[in-house]
Amino acid sequence: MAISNKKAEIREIHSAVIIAAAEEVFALKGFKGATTQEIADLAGLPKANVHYYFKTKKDLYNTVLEDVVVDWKTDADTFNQSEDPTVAISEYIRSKMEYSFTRPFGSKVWANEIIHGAPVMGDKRLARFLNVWEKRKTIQITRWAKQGKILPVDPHYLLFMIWATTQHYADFEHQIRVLNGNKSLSKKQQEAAIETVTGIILRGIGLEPAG
Amino acid sequence: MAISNKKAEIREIHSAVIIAAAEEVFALKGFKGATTQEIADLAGLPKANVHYYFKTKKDLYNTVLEDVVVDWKTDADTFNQSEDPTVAISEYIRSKMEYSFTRPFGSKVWANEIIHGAPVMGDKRLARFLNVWEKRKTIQITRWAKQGKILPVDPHYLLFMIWATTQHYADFEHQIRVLNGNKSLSKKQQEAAIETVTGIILRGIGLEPAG
DNA sequence: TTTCAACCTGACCATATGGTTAGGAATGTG
DNA sequence: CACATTCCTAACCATATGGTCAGGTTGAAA
Repeated sequence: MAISNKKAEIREIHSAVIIAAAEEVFALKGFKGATTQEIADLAGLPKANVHYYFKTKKDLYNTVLEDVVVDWKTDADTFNQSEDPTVAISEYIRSKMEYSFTRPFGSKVWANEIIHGAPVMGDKRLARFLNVWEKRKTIQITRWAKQGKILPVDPHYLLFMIWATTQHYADFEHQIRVLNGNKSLSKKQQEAAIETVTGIILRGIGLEPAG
Repeated sequence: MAISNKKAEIREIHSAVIIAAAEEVFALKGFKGATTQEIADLAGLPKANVHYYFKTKKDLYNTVLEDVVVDWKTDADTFNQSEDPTVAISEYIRSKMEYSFTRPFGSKVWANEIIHGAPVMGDKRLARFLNVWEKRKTIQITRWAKQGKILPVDPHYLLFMIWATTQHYADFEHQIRVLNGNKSLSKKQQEAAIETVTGIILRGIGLEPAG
C-alpha cells in the first residue's frame, strides 16, 4: 500500500476532507440548509467532485451521521469502565463535556436530526443506536441503586439529564458564548463547568464528588 | 369592537393560525427546511394568503420567535416568586418541564436558531433576550449561596443545567419517544421525570426536595 | 346604493440548488 | 508504450420554492 498507491491515498484524503467540511456545514445549517456548494467550498474542491465521492447529499449526510455515532460509542464505553459509580459517572461526564468543547459539530448534527424527528436516519436505525448506548448504562445504574450505592433513581431520567447537560455545551455553544461576552469558555471556565455539572449530578444521586 | 368588526377578526384569526402552523413547521424543519407552501397547507390557506399577512418567510419566522420569547418570559418569572430556593427552583423546573411536554415546538424553534448560530435573530437581539432571563436569576442564586442557603455554585452553570435538562424533553422528544417504545411519555412518566430532575438538582446544590 | 379599503388567490416568475454528463487528466498495469 | 481505470470538473439541466401581481370578492362607511 505504501509504494505508489496515490489513487487510494487521494480517495482517502478527499473523502475525509469532504466529510469534515460536511459535518461542519450540516451542523451549522441543518440538512436542508446546507448546500453541496458550501460543503465543496469549505473542502476546497469543486462541487462536482463532492458528487463524485458521494452520490447524493443524503449519502454524505448519512456518512457524517455514522461517523458521529462511532465517536460517541467510544465515550459511551467510559461509563462501564469502573464499578465505582463516582468514578464511572465522573469520567463519563468529563468525557462528554470535553467532546462538546472540542468537537461540537457532531453533537449539533445529531441534535438537528433528532429535533426534526430523525427524517434521514429513520426510527429503526435511531432505535438501534440508542438501545446500544442505553442498555448497559441503565442496567449498571439500576444495580448501583439496588446495592444502595446511589439513591434510588429511574436510570432513564438520570441518563437524559447527563446527555442533555453535557451536549448543551456543544449544541448551545453560541448561546453560551453570547452570555459570556462573545467569548468562548476559557479552559478554566470549561473546567468549572465540568466540576459544577459533575458535582450536582453526583450529589443529586447521593454521592460525594471526589476532590 | 364587538359589533361587525369582521375584517379585524379575520385578520386576527388568520394571523394566529398562520403563526401556529409556522411554529410547528419551523420546529420540525428548521428555517430553511420549512416551505411557505407547507405552512400554508397546515394553516388551511393558500400560499399567497400567507404572504399577504407576512411579507417574507423571515418576517413570519421572526414573529414566531418573538412569540416563543414572550411565553418563556412568563416561565422565567416563576423563578423570582419565592425567596425560598427550594420552592423557587422546584417551581421553575416544573414550569419549564410542563412547557416542554405541552408545547415543544417553541423550544425546538429556539434550539434550531441557536444551534445554527442565531442567523435570523442576530446576536444583538439574542443578547438582549438572554440577559433579561439570566440577570435576575444569577443574582438570586448568588445571594442564596452567600446566605448559605445553597452550596456555593457558579450560577451560570446551574442555570445552563436547568435549561438543558428541561428543554431536552421538548427538543429531544423524538429520541425519548423512541427509547420509550415509540410512545410519548405518559402523565405518570412526565411526573416521574419532573421529580427526578428536581430531586437531583436540589440535592446537587445542598437542598432537600420537598415531599 | 355607491365607494373604498381590506382581504383573497390562481397564475406566474426568477432564482437557487441537487444532480448529471461529457470530455479530459492523472495514475497504474502489462 | 498502450491500454484501462480512476479521478476531476466546467457546463448544463430539472425542479423546488420564495415571492409577485393582477384581478376579484367581501365588508364597512357614507
